[in-house]
Amino acid sequence: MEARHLRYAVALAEHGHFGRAAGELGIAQPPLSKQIADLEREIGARLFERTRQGVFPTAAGEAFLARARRALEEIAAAEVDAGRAARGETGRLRLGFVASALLDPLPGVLSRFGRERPDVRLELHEMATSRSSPALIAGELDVAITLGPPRGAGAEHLVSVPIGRDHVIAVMSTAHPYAGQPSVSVDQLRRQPLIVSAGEDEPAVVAGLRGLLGRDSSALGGASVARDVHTIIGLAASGVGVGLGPSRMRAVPRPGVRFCEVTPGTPLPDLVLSFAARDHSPVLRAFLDTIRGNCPEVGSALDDRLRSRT
Amino acid sequence: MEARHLRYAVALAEHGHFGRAAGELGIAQPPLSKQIADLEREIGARLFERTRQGVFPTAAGEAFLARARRALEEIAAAEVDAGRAARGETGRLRLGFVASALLDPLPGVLSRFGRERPDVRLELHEMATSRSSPALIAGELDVAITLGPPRGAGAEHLVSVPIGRDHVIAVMSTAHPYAGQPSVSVDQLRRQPLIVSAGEDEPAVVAGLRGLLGRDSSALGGASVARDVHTIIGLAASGVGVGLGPSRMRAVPRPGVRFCEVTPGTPLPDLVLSFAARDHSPVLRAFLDTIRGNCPEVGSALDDRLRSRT
DNA sequence: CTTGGCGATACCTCAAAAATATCGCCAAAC
DNA sequence: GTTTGGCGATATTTTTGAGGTATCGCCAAG
Repeated sequence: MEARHLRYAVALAEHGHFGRAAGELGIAQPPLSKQIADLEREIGARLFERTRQGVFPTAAGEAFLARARRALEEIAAAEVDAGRAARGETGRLRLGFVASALLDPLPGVLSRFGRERPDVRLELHEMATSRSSPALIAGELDVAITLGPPRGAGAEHLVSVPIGRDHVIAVMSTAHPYAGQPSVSVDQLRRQPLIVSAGEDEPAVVAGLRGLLGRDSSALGGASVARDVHTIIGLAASGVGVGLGPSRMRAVPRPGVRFCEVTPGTPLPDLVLSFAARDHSPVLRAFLDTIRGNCPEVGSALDDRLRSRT
Repeated sequence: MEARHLRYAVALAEHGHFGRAAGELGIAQPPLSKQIADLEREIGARLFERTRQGVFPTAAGEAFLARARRALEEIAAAEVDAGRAARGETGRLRLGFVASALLDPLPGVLSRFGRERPDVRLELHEMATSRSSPALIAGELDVAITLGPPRGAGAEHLVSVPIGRDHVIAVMSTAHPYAGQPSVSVDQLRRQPLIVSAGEDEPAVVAGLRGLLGRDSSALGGASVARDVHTIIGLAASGVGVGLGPSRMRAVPRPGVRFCEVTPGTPLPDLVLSFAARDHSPVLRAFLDTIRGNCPEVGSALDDRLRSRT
C-alpha cells in the first residue's frame, strides 16, 4: 500500500464523488476508480458504498480513513520536521565550558542563541578544561569552551578557535589606597595580601600569576585562595586584600569594587572554542554563527577552520 | 512522497548498509540508492551520513525516521483495522427491543454475541414496538426486536423475521388451589382476581387477553395492572391473584410460583426481528448469525430474507 | 422513452521503479 | 608500493504500473 492510496481515499471521502475527487487530485476519474478498487482488493473489503446520492465510506472505510488521515499527517510532519532539523531549528546542543566563560562571552551568546533557536535544547555542562576534549572526542559534547587549546589523545580530530584573549587584572575595594590609580604595579602587589583562584580549577591563571610575580613569589605563598572569581571579588570588596584574576572578571557587576590593570601586562591563556572536525550538524553551525556574531576577536579564523576540515 | 520512501529509509537506518537493506527489501542496491537520493532531494537535506563504518542517520534523518516509523505503523494499522471492521469484529450495534425480549431470547443472544464480538460496542435501547420502526428507518437503530411486524411509513424498506412465537400463560403462587393443575381454563380464570400488564406498553397482550376472556370481559375490568412481567409474577407469588402474560415469563427464575398453560391456547403477536433492507454491515450480519444460532424458530426464514433484499 | 450523470471497463501511453553492468573511491591486505 | 575487495553512485536498459482517452452499463429524472 502506498501513500497515494491514502490520499485518494481521503479525497474521495471528502468529496463523496469520484469525478470531483479526481479533479481535486489532479487526475482523471478512471485512475481514481482503479486505485480505489486496488485498495479495496488489497484490504479485502469494500471501503466505499457507491449510491446514486453519492459515495460514502462503509464501517471498514471509516476505520481505514481514521488511520489514513493520521498516517498522512505523520508523513507531512516528517517532511517538516526533517527540514527544520536540517536547518538547525530543532535539535540539541551539548556545551561544555569553563566557569570563567560564564562571565564574559556566554551570557550574551546563550541569550542570543536561545532567541534565535528557541526549539534547540541547550545542555550546559560546566567542566574543567582537561575534561572537555575527551568528552568532545567521545561524542558526549558537541562544543566546548576551554582555557587554551585542547590537548591529549584525539585532539587532532578537533577544530579549535580562540574566541577571547585574556590577561591578569586586579580587583580591590573602592576604599583601598590603590583604588584611585589607573593601574597597579607588580611592586605594589608584592606588598599586599593577595587573593587568587585555586590552582586545581584554573592552573593556567596561577601559572600566569607566578610568571607575573617572579620566581620568588613568596607573596603567592601567603595568598588567600578562592574557588571562583565571585569569591575573589567578594573577598576583595570586603578589604581582605587585592584580588588577582582574569580580565573577564570585569563582567561581574558589583558595587564597591574597582578593577585595575596590572603592569606589566600579563597574558593568560585564550578562551578557546572547539568541536569535532567531522561534526557538520546544522545546530553546531548555527551556534558557531552566534559565536562569531558575539565575539569580535574571532574574525575570519573560524571560517578558515571550517573551510579546511574533513 | 510515497510510503515506499519511508519503508526504504527505515530499512536503511536499521541495517546501516545499502546492500543489506536492499536485500531485506527484496530489491537491488542501485534502486535503493536512487530512492534515498530522491527522498533527500525532496526533503532538501541529507538524511544519512555515508561513512566507511556504515550508514547513519543525520539529525534530520532521525527526525524524519521518527515520523516515518509512526506513519508506517498507522498504515499497517489502517489495513488491520479496516479488515477487522469488514469482518464485523469491531464497530457498533444499536439494538432497540421491547422489554419482554429481555426475558427470553436476549440474555442468551447478548451474552453469546458479547463473547464472540468482544470489540463491538453494543448500544441497547428498550423501547415500545411503535417507536422501533421509525428509528430503524431514520438510521437511529441498526436492528430492532418488536412485538409483531413493523408498520407505518417506510416499513417496506425493512426486513423482518419472526424469531419467537408466543401465547398467553398464567402464573400463580404454588399455594394457589389451581397450582396443581397442568393447565387452567378460561372459566376458572373468570372466577379469579387477575393481574395483567398495562395496556399502553403492550397493547397486543391486552388485546389477546380480551380475546381470550370474551367480549364481556368484566373480569379484566377489575384486574390489577402491572407495568412489567416481573411485577405480575411478584403479585401472583404473593397470592393477590392469577397473573396472565406472555409465555416468555417462564424465563424469569422465581421460587414459589407456578406457570400454567391456559385453555384454550391464545396466541400473542410474534417476537419479530427487523432491520433496514439496505444495511449490509458485517456487524449486523454477525448479529443475525448469533440470532439464528440462538432462536431455533428462525430456521431458514432469515436466509430467505437476506437473499432477496436489495 | 430518452437523456444525462456517474462509476466501471478496455486499451494505450509513458513515467518511473527496478534490474544489470560498471565506475570511483578508499581502506586493508599483500 | 601495488593490489584487492567492499561499498555506494552512476549509466543504461527493462518492466511495471499509474494515468490518460474512449466507451460502456446503469439508473433516475425529465
